[in-house]
Amino acid sequence: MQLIMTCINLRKPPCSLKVGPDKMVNTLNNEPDFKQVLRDAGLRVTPQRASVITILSETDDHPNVEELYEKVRKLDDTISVATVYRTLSVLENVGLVRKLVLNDAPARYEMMPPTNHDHLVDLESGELVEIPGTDIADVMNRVASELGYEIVSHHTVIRARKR
Amino acid sequence: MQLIMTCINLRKPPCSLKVGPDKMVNTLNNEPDFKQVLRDAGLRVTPQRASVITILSETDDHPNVEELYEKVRKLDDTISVATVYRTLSVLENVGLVRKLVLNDAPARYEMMPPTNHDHLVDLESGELVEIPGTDIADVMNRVASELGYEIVSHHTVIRARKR
DNA sequence: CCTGTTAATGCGAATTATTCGCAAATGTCA
DNA sequence: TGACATTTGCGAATAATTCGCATTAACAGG
Repeated sequence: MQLIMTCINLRKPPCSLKVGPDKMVNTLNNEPDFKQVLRDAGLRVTPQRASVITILSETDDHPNVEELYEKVRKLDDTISVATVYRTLSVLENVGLVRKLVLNDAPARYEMMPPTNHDHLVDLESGELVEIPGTDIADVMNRVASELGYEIVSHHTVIRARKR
Repeated sequence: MQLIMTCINLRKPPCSLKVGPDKMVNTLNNEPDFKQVLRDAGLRVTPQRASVITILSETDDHPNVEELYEKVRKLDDTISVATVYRTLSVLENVGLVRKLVLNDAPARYEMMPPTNHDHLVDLESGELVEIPGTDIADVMNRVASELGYEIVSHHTVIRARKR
């Protein structure tokens, strides 16, 4: 009975990001969009919210608030951490951003992608892998629908190891 | 800044947990099993670990640590909160327990069920609904397998509203 | 049944991600 | 432009979880 022990730095993984072939994040297209989404929700378009969205749209990985804050400060050096938190919360509630809660680590964030995808943590390397395709989301939609529900969002993290 | 390293025991979770026919989990059937699982992982069987498993097996909701701690104290009034945390962490790593992280609330725990299920939060009532069936898990297994991975555990919370 | 080794516990303090309270600033709409 | 509700910045507060360390106890091997 051998015991495989692996140490994973859960606090600040380098988090190289593997993405499926169909990767398309378009910042420029996003901008007019997000303003409309905010306004439709009765919320204001502030430079702080725009900065967070800009940075998050440019980023390929899933930054936590600390990382995001550092980057956003280069656009707006007066923004506060509390505002980054509040902004992310607002953006999550209007469906522009997804919050990822990994185990025992600060939450990570990503722009809500046009094509849904889910996440897998490689337990050996700590790597965060994006699962391409909509198969998982499709089944969730079907199953939720059978229970009489309509999915607003979902949070999925699979912990797995290479076979 | 301090670096927090966490070690995860990557043992494969037990294939079969012997549990009663329905959702009511039978502690007595569980006990020999969990002892073996712990020993196989090179861990000790302590009364504290047994108590936590007993209480968690008797419960059919998803208690958080505070609730669990109160109940466990009735079996063992000297157990400490820290031990409950440590125990749950150990049991999770060994595949006996699943940790559920809902939005902005303390984590909740459940025994790893023999038939996998996932969770849905009813956004209107706040109710936590168990999704029966293995459809979601089946797809995840297939998709992970296509990426060359074997799932150790997964965490899924769907946020939805009644249709 | 002992005994040594070492993992596990209990306690309370420490950590730290996140939120809060409030005064000041600012987006929005008429 | 002016009114006013929302949002921000700041620093303090909160609260879930972990940590340090002395003490206890599980269990393997006599």
